[in-house]
Amino acid sequence: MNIGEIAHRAGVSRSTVSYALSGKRPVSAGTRKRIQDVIDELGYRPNATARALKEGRTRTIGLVIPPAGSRLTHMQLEFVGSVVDAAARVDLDVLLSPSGGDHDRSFERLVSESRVDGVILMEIRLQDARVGRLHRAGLPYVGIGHTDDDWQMCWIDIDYAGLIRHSVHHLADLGHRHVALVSRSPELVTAGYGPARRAQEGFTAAIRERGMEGVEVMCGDDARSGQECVERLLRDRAGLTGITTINEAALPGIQRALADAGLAVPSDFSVTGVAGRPWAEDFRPPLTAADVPAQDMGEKAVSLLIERIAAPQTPPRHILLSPPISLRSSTGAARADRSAHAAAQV
Amino acid sequence: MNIGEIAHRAGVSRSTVSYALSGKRPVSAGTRKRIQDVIDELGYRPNATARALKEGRTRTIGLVIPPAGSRLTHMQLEFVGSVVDAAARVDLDVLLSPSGGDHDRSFERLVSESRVDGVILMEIRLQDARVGRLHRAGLPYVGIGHTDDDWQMCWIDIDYAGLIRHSVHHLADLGHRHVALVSRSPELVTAGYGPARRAQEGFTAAIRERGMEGVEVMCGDDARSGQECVERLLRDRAGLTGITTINEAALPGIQRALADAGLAVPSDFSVTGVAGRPWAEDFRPPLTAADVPAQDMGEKAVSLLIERIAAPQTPPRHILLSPPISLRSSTGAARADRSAHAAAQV
DNA sequence: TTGTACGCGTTATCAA
DNA sequence: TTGATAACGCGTACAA
Repeated sequence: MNIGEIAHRAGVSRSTVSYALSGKRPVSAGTRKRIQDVIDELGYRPNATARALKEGRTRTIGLVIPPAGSRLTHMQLEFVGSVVDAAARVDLDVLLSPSGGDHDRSFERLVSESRVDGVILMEIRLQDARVGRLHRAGLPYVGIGHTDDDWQMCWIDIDYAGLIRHSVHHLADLGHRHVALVSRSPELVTAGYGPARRAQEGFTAAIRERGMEGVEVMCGDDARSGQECVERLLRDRAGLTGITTINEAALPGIQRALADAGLAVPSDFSVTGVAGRPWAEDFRPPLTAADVPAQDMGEKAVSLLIERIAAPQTPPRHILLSPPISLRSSTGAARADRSAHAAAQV
Repeated sequence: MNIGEIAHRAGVSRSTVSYALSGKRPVSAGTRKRIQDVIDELGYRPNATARALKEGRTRTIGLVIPPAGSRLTHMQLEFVGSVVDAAARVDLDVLLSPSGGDHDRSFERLVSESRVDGVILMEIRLQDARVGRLHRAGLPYVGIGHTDDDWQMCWIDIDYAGLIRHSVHHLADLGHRHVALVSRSPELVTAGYGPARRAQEGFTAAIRERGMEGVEVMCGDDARSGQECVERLLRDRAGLTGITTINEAALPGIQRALADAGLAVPSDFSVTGVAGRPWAEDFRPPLTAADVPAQDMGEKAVSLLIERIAAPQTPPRHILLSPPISLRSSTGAARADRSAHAAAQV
């Protein structure tokens, strides 16, 4: 079913059908009705491919996600969902590309075959070849996270440094003197994953500012790793009384390790950090944390990208989100004798 | 950058460039090299849109996911990931459409504008208008789950009825006489969500076969709902000693409710069901459950769809997966005096 | 072995 | 108010 067929049946030319649909030039009421009747009867819809070829745009955006091999965190998934929803709201389709590296075939298709009008790039690393690739291709893009150097690029990120710094200050105010930062997986951290690095910066800054003792550990993005990680921390660090983390997927494990050690939160031990709201609320007791606004980020990323597609030459905008820290119940005054108490439990 | 530009710079005709790329007719070594050099220099890749228009196929498949408003379960997300990965492996792109209903604009675009060569439809309900829509559009599709009248369509599903029936028999063998089925959310169940309905069938069948007492409850797809749901069950059903569930997202809540009630698993209370492996393994103690092979399903769905696209007229195939039940540690002999024991704890 | 010419479905432009 | 025609970029039958 194509526009020629419609034109034929309505007894008009193809251009008239096209104009009746687009309204870009007046069509007499009678003609329009005849055309509309045929269209309704046959259920005609213009072919997206032909239209894309003619218009030079696909009405599709690309979303580059980490390959599924490394399981996505809840927050990332929520982000994907919100991007797809936000795009659907403005009649844009979303093409998914699972690619971490630069030489990924699916990524290459995206950038060099004009399959999409723009790209949202997730999980950007501090040095990220994909950014250069997109830049050279002249394809509009928006990064979730940002590279080290680039003020050239348009991005949206969370102020992990500020939030973690803030959370450590919060612990310090409660009398904690020895705290740990539970970061993301070794793979990500060594790959130069921005949030991990910036969380680190914020952590060391706060530790220095308050003259505290601090330890940073990397931790896989899953409950098991979280558990092992905290077990190790508790064993090695007798004076430790608090944890701040950006690893939401590890939270259930952190919880279990503390419970197994007989430590009550927050009376014996405090936990805080940056996490998606569902994770924070599922913690027991509910986690005092900065709620990652994944929904919001998805929407903002889409509108930023649309802006960029419309005006590729305008100076890039950056959005650094600093969500408020929701004071729930997982932090409390430090307990000097954490280890003694725990030992007594056993 | 188009094929004409390449041809021009290489001093040949456009068709020669095209043939040099496709290999569909011999091109002399010298010419080929000249062409290749230009292509390499300019980084040329054929425009996907033009190619799609000419070839009549887009090399893209559509994946219809539930709208993000209702958060996706872990298993669904794993499925999305595996579909995208499997598709990428055979150089297919995946277009995401978040749509539950029939009149969704994004869904309509997918089926009526020829944006995709085929569709994978997630979370099918027993009566699902989308299936009819796809059928009428003549677009190849594969369902994850199946409708009531399922002969016409191609689908992959998990044998929830059989697995739940099996799990109840397992509990019966351990001496349980009074068990509950924790199903999915009221919304899904009333919408006629297949897995929920079939789990119900399997449950009632087994209950009848073993002359047990059984209760079915619907439960939201999140930890909180799971907790409330089990709290209610424990309060209302003094004799209850076991739960089987298809609601993996509720597992953490089930766990907490049991812990709060002072019930140890499996000595005081047994839990089993169907769940994604990560959920089962994160349960404490690890859950005896049928491991939903989400990865496998994604791959199978993609290859089934490819098959269908290649030969749309062949009789539809159905794949009913019945993953083995992994015996872990969450089920044990029934304890006659569950309520007495729990009371003693308090 | 290479070049010419056409068509895919739509829309802008020009002509009537 | 409408119709005819060209063009988007590619693939391929056909001619040379």
